Amino acid sequence: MARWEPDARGRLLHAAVELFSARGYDATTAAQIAEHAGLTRTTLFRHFADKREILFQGQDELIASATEGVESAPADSPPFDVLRVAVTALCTIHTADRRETGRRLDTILASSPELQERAVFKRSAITDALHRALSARLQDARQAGVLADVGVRAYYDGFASWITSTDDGPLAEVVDHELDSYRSVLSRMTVGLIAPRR
Amino acid sequence: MARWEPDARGRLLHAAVELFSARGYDATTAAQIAEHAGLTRTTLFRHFADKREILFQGQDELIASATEGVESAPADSPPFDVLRVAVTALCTIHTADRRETGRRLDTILASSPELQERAVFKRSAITDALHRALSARLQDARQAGVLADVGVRAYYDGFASWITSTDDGPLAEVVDHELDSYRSVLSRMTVGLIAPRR
DNA sequence: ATGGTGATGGTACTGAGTCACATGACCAGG
DNA sequence: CCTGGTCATGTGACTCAGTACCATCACCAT
Repeated sequence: MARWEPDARGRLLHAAVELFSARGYDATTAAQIAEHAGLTRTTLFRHFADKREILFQGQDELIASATEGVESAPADSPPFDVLRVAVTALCTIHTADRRETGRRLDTILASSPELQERAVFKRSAITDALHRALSARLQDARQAGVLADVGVRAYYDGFASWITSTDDGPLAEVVDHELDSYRSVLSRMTVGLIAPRR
Repeated sequence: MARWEPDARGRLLHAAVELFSARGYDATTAAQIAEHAGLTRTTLFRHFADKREILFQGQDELIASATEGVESAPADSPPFDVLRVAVTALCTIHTADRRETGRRLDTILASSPELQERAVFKRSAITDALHRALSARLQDARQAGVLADVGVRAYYDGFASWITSTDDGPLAEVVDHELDSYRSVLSRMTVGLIAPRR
């Protein structure tokens, strides 16, 4: 199978998490990460476009998953259910062990503006993918936009509370409840909380 | 008044836009921008934290403006009207001449992923500020989140169509119509497009 | 004039990211 | 065996972003 030590990307991720946690993101050089993973600087940049990207590997799958989720929803599903299928699809990407990883990653991300910027960019990419897919399906760009925003917000809120909480249900369950909450917010919007136009 | 040539920041912005348009973002070095503005590299980085930030100067005012907008809305305003006040406040930041600048800026931003990342980060910062302010006022974090997303979406959609279109009404007007559209999307959400829970 | 203040210039440094080329591991076929 | 091909990795040199420290120079108040 593998010629040298296998899973270079995984080793680099592990090394990066270790070092970022210990010394901080800025104080850790690419060379140190590579060495800690038994590689060289050059090889690191052959695997990742930049230093931040080490922590965000696999995010592309989320984007693809969002699009596929929308397309896989039953033909007669009402818009919000299409969204639910897509967001649930996002949740299946993370296996159980990603939970502890998520916790450590979250701490690191919170420590560096540079990493937060990349995180926001990834979130935006997911939102855009969801927006495009929903827009194609619903033929209403604005409704698709609102749904995409709500879906991604439910996912991220759910993820945050999932890695925070102690009891360990699956991520999909937490996110599903989050979606219900947002669904009820949308319902209440028209029954009093929005006044008629001026 | 000014001791040397005035408005270093403005000159740097102008130089950056010129050079980015001509040679592209990546192919333009900080030294070239500085020289083109009659300054040195050192001074450039004294004014801006990094090369991208040159193009985003003044965005902080948008964030502040969003917060103030929410706080300045009449006490009895329903949620969506509070949002409208805040988003309208955003629009007053841009004077008329920002329109042509906006066009040129938009072209440049579209050409570089690095710049898009920063742009998304700024958008996110505005959304977060709006979210916090609305959340404090409405005492409902989720509703505040949905409104913040919708408001920012309306603002950015409106801005995009404002710089694209040929007839020149004020930005605030375009964005206001955009808000109306999103408001009607929200209304329709509960009258058929969302099916009862499973 | 004279000294203080604040914006600027000069220079040297670290580290990210790129590139061209060399090496070494493994696999196929002779 | 051993030989050639392929692919991940290593080496070294380079550019440029961003930082730090110190020098300089314009203006202003006294």
